Order: sequence, then structure tokens, then C-alpha cells
Amino acid sequence: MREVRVRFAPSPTGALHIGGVRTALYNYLLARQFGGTMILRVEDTDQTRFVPGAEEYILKSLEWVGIKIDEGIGVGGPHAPYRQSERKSMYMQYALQLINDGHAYYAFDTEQELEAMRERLKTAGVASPQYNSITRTQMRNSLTLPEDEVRALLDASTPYVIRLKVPRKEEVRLNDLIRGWVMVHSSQIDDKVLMKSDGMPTYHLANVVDDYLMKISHVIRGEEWLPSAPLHVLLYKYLGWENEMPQFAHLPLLLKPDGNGKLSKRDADQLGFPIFPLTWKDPNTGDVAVGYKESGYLPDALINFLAFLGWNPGTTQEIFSMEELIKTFSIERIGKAGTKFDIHKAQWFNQQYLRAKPDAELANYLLESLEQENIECSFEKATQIAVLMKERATFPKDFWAQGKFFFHAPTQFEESVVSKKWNDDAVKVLTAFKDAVVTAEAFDANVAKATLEHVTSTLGIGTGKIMQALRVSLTGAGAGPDLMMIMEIIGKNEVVTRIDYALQNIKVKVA
RNA sequence: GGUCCGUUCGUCUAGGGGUUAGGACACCAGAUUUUCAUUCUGGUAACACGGGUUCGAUUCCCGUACGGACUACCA
Repeated sequence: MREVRVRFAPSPTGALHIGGVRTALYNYLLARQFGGTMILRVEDTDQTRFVPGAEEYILKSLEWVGIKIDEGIGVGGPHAPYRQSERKSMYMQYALQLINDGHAYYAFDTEQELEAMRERLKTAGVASPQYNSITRTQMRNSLTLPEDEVRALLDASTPYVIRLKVPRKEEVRLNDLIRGWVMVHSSQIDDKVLMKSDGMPTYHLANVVDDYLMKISHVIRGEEWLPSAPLHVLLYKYLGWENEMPQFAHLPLLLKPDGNGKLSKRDADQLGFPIFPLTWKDPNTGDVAVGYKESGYLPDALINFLAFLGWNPGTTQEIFSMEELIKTFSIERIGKAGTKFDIHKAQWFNQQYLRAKPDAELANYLLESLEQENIECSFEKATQIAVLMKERATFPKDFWAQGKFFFHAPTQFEESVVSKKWNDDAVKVLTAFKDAVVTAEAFDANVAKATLEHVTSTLGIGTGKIMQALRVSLTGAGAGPDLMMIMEIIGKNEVVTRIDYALQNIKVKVA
């Protein structure tokens, strides 16, 4: 097997889509598994769509999820430069070679002429008009124009493009690693533009030339490229690179969670989940899209989730570290069908990864939130809270979001709990409990529990009946972690103060 | 419209000529828990349809339907 060299080749036209991250991941896994090379190349041949900051964003995103680039943008390498705009001068020679070999030609048609041709064909009943082996005979190109006129036009710097001369009748075959043999008839491929009039190559030429020059062994990319893959095969053939042609693997697309269609930013916005790894501010519109990182997703969890979107190991194991993924991954086990994107699964993975973290790390998450709120808290106390909250957290920010009551006494009490559980018995027990706590010498969870049980049994009221009331008086809510531990953490004085406040501010609704 | 790709529980999927069609998420129920969550146990739920081939098809073949991608001097 030849040396594995794969590439992730995004266009810097905006933030990196989550589907792009998956594509990068699969490339990376293959490279690592075979001790190969992961290359990052930027395909910025369309200068009109260039977005400032996009390239840096892509770099940061890959770094955050733990995909390391061995060669290319940001790290350099033997095939530098890795930005296609900077490789501009390298492409023309190959286009010229194709012309010399009779596989390409100059075309001088203006936009208006092309438009007129399409109109003409449409009115004649052709659904999708193409510049191809038939129509090119009626256009202004080096195949129809006399040689000296072509030279004259070129000498006069007339704008032109170079088009591939696709044969009229030929079966183009391609063995995709995921889909098997894909056959396309050349009559369905149009004479694609290879060099644009601004001197830049199109995707097709640049991609093939760079993959060849960079000795790419596997092209792993989205399914949207499958229709143009036969064209690329033709290009390799005409350029004389058939033996160096990489293997292709076209990944199934990520689909909308509900309904149909390709997953888009719009869907993500509507359903309230991130679509970009990192928060992205669109430099043109100023719109801000919150990223996975900022939403509290852990990079390992996101990677695990993404890896399973279209791939599975064939076993029941679901939690995979990057290392395990590298060992287990295989292109053969990538599915063919499009995958609906389900954010619930991502949340589940996040929860799993969060729980697996050491307590100290969890405590730090809480401490970070507290710092932003300007609240002092010892590491020990934060750890205690984190341990208590662990089982109910999905995101790091949950420790604060669901544990505010540890630091702020409630001033509002959950209505439904109050109306159902706040009654005369509750008031009696809370009053007695509070008085008992005041006199307690040492106070911790055990003392709290013993005290409460003593009070309830003395009064002859079931403990279960008033627990909710006690909880709401201490935390404001009807649900939460172990109450006795909460009391230990907030401390004796706070317990007394909070119960007092609740007693004075909650009216008895039910007798 | 044309070309190409696809179709197993609601979702992600395993499987593959003869299986009680397996797992996970979600959902529901029960148990545990002072509540919620966790945990445990159990449950509902799928081979798109029609023809072949075959003793037998969810699995192979062909159609149909449905879905998706592509159809630019964008990638």
C-alpha cells in the first residue's frame, strides 16, 4: 500500500461547517491509523468569495477538536505554498499541456453569448443546456475559429477561458471506496472550465493538480463531489497521471434533523443548536453564530459524536477516544445513506464525557462560572458542589446554572411546589426544624437528617410530606440534588436564615 | 427535467438467502431515591412498495415510489 497522504481542503468562504469537521476527522483518522500525513490546503481560487478571518477560524477550529495538521497551512511543508491563490502560476502549464494534447481548448465566448446559447437551447426544449461536444461547435473557441484568429485574439489579450474537451461517447468509471463502481457516460459531463478568465484555475483543475503534486493517496470528501468525480478521473487520465490517481471516498451527507435536505445553518438556528465548532461573527453581516465550544460541548465528545455520524465500529462500544477511533476506524464501515443530524445524541455524548472527568476538573468549571459572577468560593466547596451536581449536568455551565442557590438565597419560590406542598404541617415542621438547627452545635448532612427526623416524628408528620416544602424554602425549586448535603454546604446559619425568609414570605395556600 | 447516489424501529445503526431482525439515543412503565436527576429492570417500535431468482428473500436482480446531491468562469 502506498504511503497514506490525505488532505482537508476547505474554501475560506466563512466558518467551518460541522460537516466539514467530520470530513476533516475521517481524513485525520485514516492518516493517523496508517502513520500517514494529514495535509491542510486552502482552496481560495474564487477571490470574490474570500472572507477575511475564515482561514484562521478553520485552523483554530481544527486545533480545538484535536485534529492536528502535519503539513500545509500553518505548518508548511515540502509542497508549499498550500494556498491555491499562491500557487496560481503553477496551474497554467497543465492547462496548456492539455491543449497541446488535444484535450482542452480556448473559449472566447462572453457571458452574454453563453447566456444566449442557454436561452436558445432552453426554448428548443433542452432542460439543462451544456457547453459540450455538440454545442461547442457553434461557439467561439479554438476548435471552431481558424488558428490565426485564435492567435490574434490571444495576442490582443482577449479574455478567454480554457475548457476541457470532454469526449462525446465514453464510459467513465470510478471505483469509490464507499460506493463501489460508479459509471457515468461522458455525454453527461460538460466541457468544464479549467482556467478562468482571471487566470485562476477552477476547483476541478486546481484540485487534481494539487492532489497529484502533493502525492495525495486518498480523497475523502463530501458526497456533493460525486457527480464531478468522473470529470476528475478524466483529468487524471488526460494529464497522464492515471497511475498516481488517489482513491476516492465520497461521504454521505449530513441531513436536517426533521424533514429533508442538507443540514444548513438555518436549520441549526431554528432548532437552537450550533452549526460551527467555534463562535463565528460574520464580517459582512455582523451576525454572530455561537459555536459548539461556547455552548459547552467538550471537544472529545463532539469528535466521538461526529465520528458516529455515518460510521460505526460494528460493535456495541460507543465511547471512543481519539486514540481508539484511530485504531478502529475504517473506510469500509462508512455507510452510504445520508445521516439526519440529532443534537440529542451530541448532548448524550457530552454528558458521558463530562461525568467521566475527575472531580477537580468539574470543580474548576464551577469556579470559572463563579469568577465571572464575582463570587468567592473555595476549591473544596466547589468540589463538594460539583460532586453533588455531577449526575445532572450535561454542560460545564450547568454546575452554575443549576447550582445558583448554593450562592444566592432564593427570593422566589416555585409556584407549583408551593401550592401543592406548602401547608400547615410544612410550616409547623419547618419552624420546629429551624429552631432545632439553631441550637445544634456541629452541623452537617447527618445532623441535619437526624434533626429533621426527630422533629417530624415528634410532630407525627411524615418526613416525605414536607421534604418538598423544605427544599423550596432552601433552594426555591422543587427539584435538585440531595437536600441534606445542600444544607451541609450552605451551612447552619444560611439554613436558618433561608427558612425564616420562606416562612415569612410564603403564604399558606392549602390547609 | 436530466445524471448520479441512496432507502432496516421516531433517530443513529448492526446484520445478512432460513435470526425471537441485535444495540444505542429518544419515548413509556416499574424499582430504588425525601423530590428531580442518576442507576437498575422491563416495554412500545423497523427491513418503502411491486415483480422476479430461489425450496425459502429483509438480504440477490429489475422496476416503482420516495429522499438527496449535482446540473456556474462557486467550491
